[in-house]
Amino acid sequence: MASSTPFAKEDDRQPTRLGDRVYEQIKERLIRGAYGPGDKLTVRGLAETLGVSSTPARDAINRLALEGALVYAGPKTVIVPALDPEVLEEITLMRLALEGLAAERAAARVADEDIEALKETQARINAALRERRYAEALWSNKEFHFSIYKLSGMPHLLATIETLWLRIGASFNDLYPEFAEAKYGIHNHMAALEGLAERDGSAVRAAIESDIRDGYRRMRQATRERNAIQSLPS
Amino acid sequence: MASSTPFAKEDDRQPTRLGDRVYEQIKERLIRGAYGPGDKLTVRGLAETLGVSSTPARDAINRLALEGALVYAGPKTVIVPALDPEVLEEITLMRLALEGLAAERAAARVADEDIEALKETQARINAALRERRYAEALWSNKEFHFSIYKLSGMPHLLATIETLWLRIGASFNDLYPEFAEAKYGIHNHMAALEGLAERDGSAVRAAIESDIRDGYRRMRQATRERNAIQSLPS
DNA sequence: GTGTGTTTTTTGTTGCAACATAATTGTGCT
DNA sequence: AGCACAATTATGTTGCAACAAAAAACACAC
Repeated sequence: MASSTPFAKEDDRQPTRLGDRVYEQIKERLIRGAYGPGDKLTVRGLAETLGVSSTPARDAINRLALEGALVYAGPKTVIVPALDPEVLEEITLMRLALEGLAAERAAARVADEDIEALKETQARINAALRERRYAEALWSNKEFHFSIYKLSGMPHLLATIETLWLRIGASFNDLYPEFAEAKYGIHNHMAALEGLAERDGSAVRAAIESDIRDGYRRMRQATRERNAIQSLPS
Repeated sequence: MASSTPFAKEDDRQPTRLGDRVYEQIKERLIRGAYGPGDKLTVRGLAETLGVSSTPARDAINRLALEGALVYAGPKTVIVPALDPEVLEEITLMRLALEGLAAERAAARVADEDIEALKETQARINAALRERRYAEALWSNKEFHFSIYKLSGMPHLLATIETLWLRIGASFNDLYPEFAEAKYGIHNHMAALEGLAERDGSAVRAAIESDIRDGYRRMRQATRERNAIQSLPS
């Protein structure tokens, strides 16, 4: 599988700090669903697990909390957040605004080889879906989106979008088997590719927005079912 | 003057950490233009200046750098960034998307007393402008904007917008005397107030977007003049 | 059992010294 | 002067112990 941070904006600091490595590792575990909502993370626990001292572990936790990927359940308790419907709606609205912007700007700067690369990424999504390899499908889906956004040439925008994905990523992966069955976003992706080919910014934006909305509906339904099950104990 | 962090989203951590205090202090100095573009900040320097150890100082610097309020000029050199025209354009586009969204949502939730409070804020802006108290005008202007955005009830959105302001805030305040003369955004603010009164989300969004665009033009022109002067040494 | 107060353990934060390395200064040569 | 290169200083990061505070465990009364 690809690097754990393939979409980061230009890195200005050569020597990767230990804290950055810890951050990336936690982030990847979060995205892969290794942690469930409500799990508590401690400085010393991470430090021991990853074989570092408390300082880098603390740095990583604070950074994740600052970005919203982790939340404070108490003054000394950071947990991976549960997917609150209100938060999901808010993040979705922000995604529509920001990813719509990125998509539109991408259309003005895309090159033909970029489109070819995107088609290959889409092919990987299709193959993974066909073979029921949902984790890989999700990964390729992320790659598809961020490859487009990266074309916008707006690093600040890219970084901000990434934090939005991270905020819902943990819960997203936690429940994705429940809705990954429906061929995820293929139609919207094809529409985005067509829009890019025609350098039609509005079309690309519309396709991406549609994709985000579809994902939102599925995720909302999944969380409802999940909550319904939880609220009906035997 | 008001608190240094009047618009933060709900704080979950009771005891303010020392690092947070340092962060707020640097942030305020940045916004007030106490530091000029290119100034270098060091962990030990801040620690001594503020009378804390290196750990909180380091936390604050890393956080500011993560948010883009400070940038790395080298592996061991963080400086307050100069206002790059490309960055200014990117941040402006993000502001249009995000603050437009916040403004539109605000219209659906605004109460009459909120509008009254906003009118008072606007009166403070006008008075400050009339008396050439530009620093206060700028502060009240920020209060006007964020009071509206806060009405959206979207804390994640509010926090993200705040980081955008911070990214251009340092340079903004550094050169604001050059364009604060022009009555800053009064017309747009009045339009926003009218839109809020009529609960017309589109109108409020349009007013805020217009305000952002006007500010962008002024700032772009100011930076150009600044750069022209710099590039013509005697 | 349930709730309340207490004790014990766990935990985040802070300060600080050590280390590696980047930034700066200094030096000599052309 | 200008420039390459070495010496020196300054700086960020890391690990770790101490501390205060919160969380968890426990005891006890009702």
